[in-house]
Amino acid sequence: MQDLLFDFISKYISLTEDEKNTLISLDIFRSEKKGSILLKAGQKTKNSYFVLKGCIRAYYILDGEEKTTAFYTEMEGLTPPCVTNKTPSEYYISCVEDTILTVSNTDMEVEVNSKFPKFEIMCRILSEELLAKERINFDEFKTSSPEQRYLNLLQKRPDLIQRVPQYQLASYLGIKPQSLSRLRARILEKSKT
Amino acid sequence: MQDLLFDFISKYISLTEDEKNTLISLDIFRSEKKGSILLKAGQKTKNSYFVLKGCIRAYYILDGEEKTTAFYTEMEGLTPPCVTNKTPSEYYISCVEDTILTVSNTDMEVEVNSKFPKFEIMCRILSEELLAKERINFDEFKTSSPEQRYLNLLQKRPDLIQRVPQYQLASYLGIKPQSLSRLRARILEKSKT
DNA sequence: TAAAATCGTTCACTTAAGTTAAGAAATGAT
DNA sequence: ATCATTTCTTAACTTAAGTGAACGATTTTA
Repeated sequence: MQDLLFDFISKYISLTEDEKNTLISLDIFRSEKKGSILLKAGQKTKNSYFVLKGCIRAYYILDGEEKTTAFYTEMEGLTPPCVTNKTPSEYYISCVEDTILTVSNTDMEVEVNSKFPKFEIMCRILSEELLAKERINFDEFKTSSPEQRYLNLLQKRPDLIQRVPQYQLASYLGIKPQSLSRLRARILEKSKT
Repeated sequence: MQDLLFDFISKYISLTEDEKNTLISLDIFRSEKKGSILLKAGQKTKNSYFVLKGCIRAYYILDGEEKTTAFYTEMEGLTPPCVTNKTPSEYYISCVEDTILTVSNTDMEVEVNSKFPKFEIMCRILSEELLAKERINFDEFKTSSPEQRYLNLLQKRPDLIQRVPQYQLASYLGIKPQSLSRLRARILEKSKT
């Protein structure tokens, strides 16, 4: 399991055995059951999450309704805005499936960064990459209709449509579950003719 | 004008006179006329932009239609995804107003980062902050209707509504110009009664 | 295993955004 | 100052999403 993390890191920097051991000694690996909640709205946390196996989601509860805004699957990581902003979290994070992940906190990262400056570089590159991706995603979302967004998702993350409940997908696409049902029926109808 | 940049940087790290002079010697300050295009779709670039005065926008041309997805005003910076991904740009960047900005490129940044490691740290913090902001923005966009988005914009960036043409705002809100007009009329109507 | 809760789909109806077109208002150019 | 272009608004019509409700199907839990 740890190797999954090291393989990921090796795309950015190379680690000595010594450095690997330092990471392992931090005891960041966790195993979580489907449905377990990692973070609640209103809570403060310094934790970042990195999914090794499984799927977690971020969701708001607005007017009593769950609004899912993001999914993180294998080799995807998340530092909630509340960590960066030092504010209480606006949203919940929970496990869509049984999930194995790393949970690290800001203090650890500060420590590791000062011990191994190349970590700092990896973090910079990673967040630049994530920012670029996030912007492209946002742009695609803005410039397309719900139907196009769904078809786009079908292309880009077909696994999500299988492993995630429809009502969570719906808000991820910015619509209601009923609209997603209808939209899917519409697409099916089109593809018949 | 340079002081605007240094004031901004001073929020993250403190610079010696020596370091400031190194930055100035890079000759990154530019003055651009309203309407001038900084980047075209299809072009490759290593340039990042930081607005000191004025406003620039990013827009796609899809099916012959302009789709504006972002505005950057005073003290906001942009590294286009094409720089991070080393791919041709998907979008255009142009000046909404006469604009004074800095234009830096990846090579400069690499050089400065290796000369002054604290720059690396600033870049990491900056992109983490921007990523957190971008995610919150995206979440708000997903979880609200066009009307709510407009009202939200009115709260958060009232200046934009003044300084930017409606048709650009419309696609920024994910709708057509006609819909924005109608939506504004609807809001005005409501506030009367 | 039975009852309860959750989830997905369908339907009828309402509301709002997309589309097409026309004209007024503002802006820019000669 | 006038003409041309661009931008904004309005309107009628079409299309799609929101809403509320009902009904199986699936999953959970007692």
